[in-house]
Amino acid sequence: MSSSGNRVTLTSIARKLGVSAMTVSNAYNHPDRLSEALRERIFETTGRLGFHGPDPVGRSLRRQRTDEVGVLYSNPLSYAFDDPAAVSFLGGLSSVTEEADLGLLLVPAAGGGESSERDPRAAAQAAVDGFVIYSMSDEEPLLAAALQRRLPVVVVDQPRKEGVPFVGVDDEGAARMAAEHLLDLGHERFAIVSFGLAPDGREGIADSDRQEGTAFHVSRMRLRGYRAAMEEAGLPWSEVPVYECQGSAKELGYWAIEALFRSEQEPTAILALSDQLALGAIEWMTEWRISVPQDVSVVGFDDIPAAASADPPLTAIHQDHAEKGTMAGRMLVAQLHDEDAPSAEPLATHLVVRGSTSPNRKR
Amino acid sequence: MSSSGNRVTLTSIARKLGVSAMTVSNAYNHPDRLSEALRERIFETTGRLGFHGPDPVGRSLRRQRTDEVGVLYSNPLSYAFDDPAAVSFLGGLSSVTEEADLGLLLVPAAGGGESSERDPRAAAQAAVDGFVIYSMSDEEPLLAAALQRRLPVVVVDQPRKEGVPFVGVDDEGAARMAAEHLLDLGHERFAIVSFGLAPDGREGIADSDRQEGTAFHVSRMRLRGYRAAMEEAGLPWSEVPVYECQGSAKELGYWAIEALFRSEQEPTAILALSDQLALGAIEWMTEWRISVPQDVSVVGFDDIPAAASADPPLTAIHQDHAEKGTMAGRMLVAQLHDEDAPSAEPLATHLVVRGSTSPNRKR
DNA sequence: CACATAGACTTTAACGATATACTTTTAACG
DNA sequence: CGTTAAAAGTATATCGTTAAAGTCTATGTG
Repeated sequence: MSSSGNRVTLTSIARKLGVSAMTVSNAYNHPDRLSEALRERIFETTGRLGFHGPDPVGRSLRRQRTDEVGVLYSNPLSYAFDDPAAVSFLGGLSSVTEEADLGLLLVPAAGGGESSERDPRAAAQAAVDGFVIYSMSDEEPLLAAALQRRLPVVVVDQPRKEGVPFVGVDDEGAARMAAEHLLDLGHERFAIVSFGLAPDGREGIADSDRQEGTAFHVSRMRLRGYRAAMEEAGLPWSEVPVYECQGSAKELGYWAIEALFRSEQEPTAILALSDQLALGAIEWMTEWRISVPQDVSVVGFDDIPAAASADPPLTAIHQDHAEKGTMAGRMLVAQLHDEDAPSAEPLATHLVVRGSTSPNRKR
Repeated sequence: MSSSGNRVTLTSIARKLGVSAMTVSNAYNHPDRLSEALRERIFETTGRLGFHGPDPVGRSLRRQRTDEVGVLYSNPLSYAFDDPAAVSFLGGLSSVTEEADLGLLLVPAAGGGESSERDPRAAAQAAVDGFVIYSMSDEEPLLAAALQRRLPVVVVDQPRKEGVPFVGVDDEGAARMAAEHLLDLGHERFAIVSFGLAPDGREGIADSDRQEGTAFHVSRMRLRGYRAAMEEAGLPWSEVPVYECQGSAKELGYWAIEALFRSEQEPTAILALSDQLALGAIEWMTEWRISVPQDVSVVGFDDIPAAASADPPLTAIHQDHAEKGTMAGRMLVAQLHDEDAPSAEPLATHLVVRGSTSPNRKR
């Protein structure tokens, strides 16, 4: 029925109408460069032939930009949607990119299997104008691959690299606040629930070499913050068990606290590196009739939406993940537009005291 | 310092080495087509010159595929991250696309302002191999634009279009179950909390013309399901207020229920088109000392994670949003690979009875 | 030795679009 | 009437890659 089996392109439209391809292109991109009459004639034809605008790929090649930004995540992509902090972050980021008419490409880096090694080629294959790198290990090859492309980049949370625009908080100071809150309440026996410190999948108590040796800047800083507060209060850090989980999911906190209660002297105060871990911990204790906060106080980190509505409501360090996203988005967009980037101050955090902490009764 | 100001490309590498561009390309894509020695020599040079693999855009143009799939959403993109159902859906979808090594492009369709009109050009500009269309109005121009590109497509939830692969549930049947549950408990005075039925921003009681005239298939079907159950029980549908909110956020349910209680005869049972609306409704009633479920029973729709942990836990129609995502992903990937698509049966739903419903005491 | 075969490259020709510079026509002005 | 300028198009030259088909050696076979 229809003409040839060929694809409909700008050029084929142009030929059919006896005008130059450039004119058809202008009909879409520079309406003022051709007469209204011809423009309508062109659209009449494109409509009839089922041409729906210049091919985005051809355009990107010629224009040398794609109007897309890539998001790189240290875990399988789908995990991001299980992590409330990441979801808030992406929400903030997407509001800015959408405003700027940029697509947001979630870069797949499956690396084939379940394992934690992300395929660095993913960063090379992504057709984007810039990257937002969300919370990666200092040594992640995927990160190196992304940086090598010399595209505009913003790193969020970690790692901190000299000269690379960064958005994040003062993790050390925030952690310190959390610990000081518990110290002020008179607590003396602590336990820490941390996420993974290395991609080796190890779980359990992490000694201080492992704590300091971790390639995750955020974890390192938070642990340092806890430690500083305790040492200042005269408590020996070496006696504080740091239980390392493989990830940040709620169940991991659940199992971590079980392990801690089984093997260590029971703590009266727990510092978790994320709210999810804290909530999992509380869940386990609730099941075992250990009362929070009467018997044990718990402080989380993040202040995700579920923290406020938990039972008991979780005391936590608050950070604004959505704002982190908008900030990262603005910094990236500014680079893409060659504008001055917004300032790169650490974002504010504060402690939100709720029902999961109370004075130590066991002293 | 470095050679010329030119960009480093396959061709420039090839020239520098005195081989053909094709050979350099093969070094990346078909290692078996050149000698190991030359391949290493090439990588040595690319490393030195900072070439990080073939340009994705050039490759996409030549290969006629991008290895990206686009997600189209009826609202501003960033709203998706506030909607737990959408988040679960995207999680499921991304797990499949990542597995298939496809990027997930969140297509921006801001259309300039806050208004609900999405810019149809967004669908034309997206460099993708296929689209997942998530819950759109029957008449959305953005949808039409996407379909016109004749790319593989899967529609999720709505609209149902002849010949377009579809993933969704039996909304009418599910809604009917929800209503029947309340009828079985002896309830006779109902109110419905619905999301928007038209993009005109109207809020308040929607008459049955408006209910049937809505361009949102899902809403239409759910309302029909409620109606069918009531009429079967001999209750006149015309007396059931259907309160329409502009969206699905929790606060909207909060205000809707306030309006309903202020202006209508007080219901003993509330059917909400989403859990979020239901939870907002409960929040308002709790504040006003109206006890759920003693005074008023509430049934939600979706069974989002927060439903189970709400106070009281929400009785709701359960649908598996993550599975919807994986199903949509699989159907799209199958099309892209020219395989047979998995079956397109409606996904299962069921009623989860929790604490927000109880027998009617006011009769 | 003639002849097939495999291995290692190269040549050619698109893929679809658009920036830039150029030509032609028409209108306008002093 | 001659000059200028705007309006409406066109021609050319890439943007960076890769499929497909071709060339040229070496090696082995009957």
